[in-house]
Amino acid sequence: MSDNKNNMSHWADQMAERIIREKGEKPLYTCASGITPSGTVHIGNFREIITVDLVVRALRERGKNVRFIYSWDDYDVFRKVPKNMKDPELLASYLRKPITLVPDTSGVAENYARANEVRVENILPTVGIYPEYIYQAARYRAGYYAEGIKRALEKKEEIKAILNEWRTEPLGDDWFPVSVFSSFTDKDNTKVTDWDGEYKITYTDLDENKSETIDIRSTPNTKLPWRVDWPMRWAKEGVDFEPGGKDHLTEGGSYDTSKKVVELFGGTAPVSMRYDFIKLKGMGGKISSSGGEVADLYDVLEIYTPEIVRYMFVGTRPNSEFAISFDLDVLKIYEDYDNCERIYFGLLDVKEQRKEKEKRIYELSQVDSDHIPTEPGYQAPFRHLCNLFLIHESNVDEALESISDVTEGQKDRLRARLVCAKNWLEKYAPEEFKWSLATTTDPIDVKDNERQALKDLASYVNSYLDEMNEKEFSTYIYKAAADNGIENADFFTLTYRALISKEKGPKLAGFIKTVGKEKILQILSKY
RNA sequence: GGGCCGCUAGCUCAGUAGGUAGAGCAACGCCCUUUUAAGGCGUGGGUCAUUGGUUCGAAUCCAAUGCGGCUCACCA
Repeated sequence: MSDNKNNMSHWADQMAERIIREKGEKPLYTCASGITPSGTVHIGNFREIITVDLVVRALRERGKNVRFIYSWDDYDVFRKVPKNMKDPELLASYLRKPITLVPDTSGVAENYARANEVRVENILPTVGIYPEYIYQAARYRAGYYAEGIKRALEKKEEIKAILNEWRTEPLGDDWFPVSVFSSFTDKDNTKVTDWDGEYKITYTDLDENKSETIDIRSTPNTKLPWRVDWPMRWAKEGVDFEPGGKDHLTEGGSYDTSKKVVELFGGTAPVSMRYDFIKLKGMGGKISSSGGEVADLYDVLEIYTPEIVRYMFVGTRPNSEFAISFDLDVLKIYEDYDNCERIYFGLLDVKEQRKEKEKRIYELSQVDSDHIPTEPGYQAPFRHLCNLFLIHESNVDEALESISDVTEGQKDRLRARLVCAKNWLEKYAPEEFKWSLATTTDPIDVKDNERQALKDLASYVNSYLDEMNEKEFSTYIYKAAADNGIENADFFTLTYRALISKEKGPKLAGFIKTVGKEKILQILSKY
């Protein structure tokens, strides 16, 4: 790995330096991220995770000891049933309960929240991200935050004053900085009515109209509301860095109030940075809970290899919005990545400043930061891989075998790309990208001169294909057309119809060569 | 109403620790007699939204303005 101590070309490095500058030299730096797993954790949520991962890497490369915590805010309340969930009526009966008490109607995990968590925890190692997970429901229920809750109650007036700075409707005199899940119903439709100055609070269940006094240590149904919970945890964990979406990082947003509230808990606010949303392009109408398109990391990893997924985030400033494309842009993204790789390995000469930047992007894009590749990948254009895959009748292994000049070090990466090409073709590619060899279909109807032209072509394939390059062989394609009085354009169309039952196809000479003599002749011999 | 982001070539954007404006595509020209989102070589094209300020020097920093967008003032 190169020495990045002074490399400031990338935003993650700049952020790492800022954290060290603002927080001072510390034996341990804590970087945090987190979300409420109340639905699919989508690719926009992933942006926060990888943003932290990149800063963590930059800090570690500076020799720092870093803890990366990811908070599952699964003691939050189940507020609405996402549209695409199984058994919505059953789920609806659990509204207002904590999401860990909601059943998982998909049947994969012990509860609703856990199902969403597991999905993320299983996939993050694929892109080289290994946070330490913290489960808030378990912590709250174990009384882990009892002192924090007590502290919040003690500082009730100060907290109220801070929150009221931005509220249109000030919090009333009867407000307490805690919310309670009822012991009777598990729901949060409750109102706290009294606090004894120590650990006991009294609340009323508004559904059942029953009251009860509980000890927050032994009956931990109590949780802090978000704007108090967040700063309490900053203080508890000593968080030095945590990014946020633009909803949090706006004036009067939760970061603003939390950085004041955290002081009441004896802590200081972490360094933060704002990330923007991710748009999707070309997915073709996958419906999310909110009615728009949604994709999660699994969807993206189907068509982009892990390093390219990282590359898209690494190469974009977090505070600008960008789109992840599932359409033809995929080809360009692969090309861009290959360009970056060529620059890294010195195969493409660019200005020094750009070179430094691209090299850093390449490093941070790699899944394993300790093992940056020592040779570039096999840089076949994505489109070519699509064609190889189709030539070999949708068999990835055969397609891989057909490429002879691949080194051992390139093989795994190339296979991963072929699988992505396969997935892209099957799910997102436009029709003109898809075809199959007409080896088993009946011959098309042709006129006599067309038949003769195809016979000529077969003969040229038989005699010359193996020993010629694309360009040399292409002259025989034109010869076959010209000798039989067919316009070039018409002959190309004819040949595509004969070979792949379509009007157009991949560049013909190269295509014939890639398919190989045997299969081409198998088809052309029908004429 | 507050805050934030964007405004750079026809299009999509890069360039923001200040130092002579970039890429890809499109366009135009030439070439490979020759299908495709072809290939090669070359050319043109921008008062960096506007105005002012700081500076020897501003796309870059500051202040206003305009247009577009997001977000907070519920909950999390």
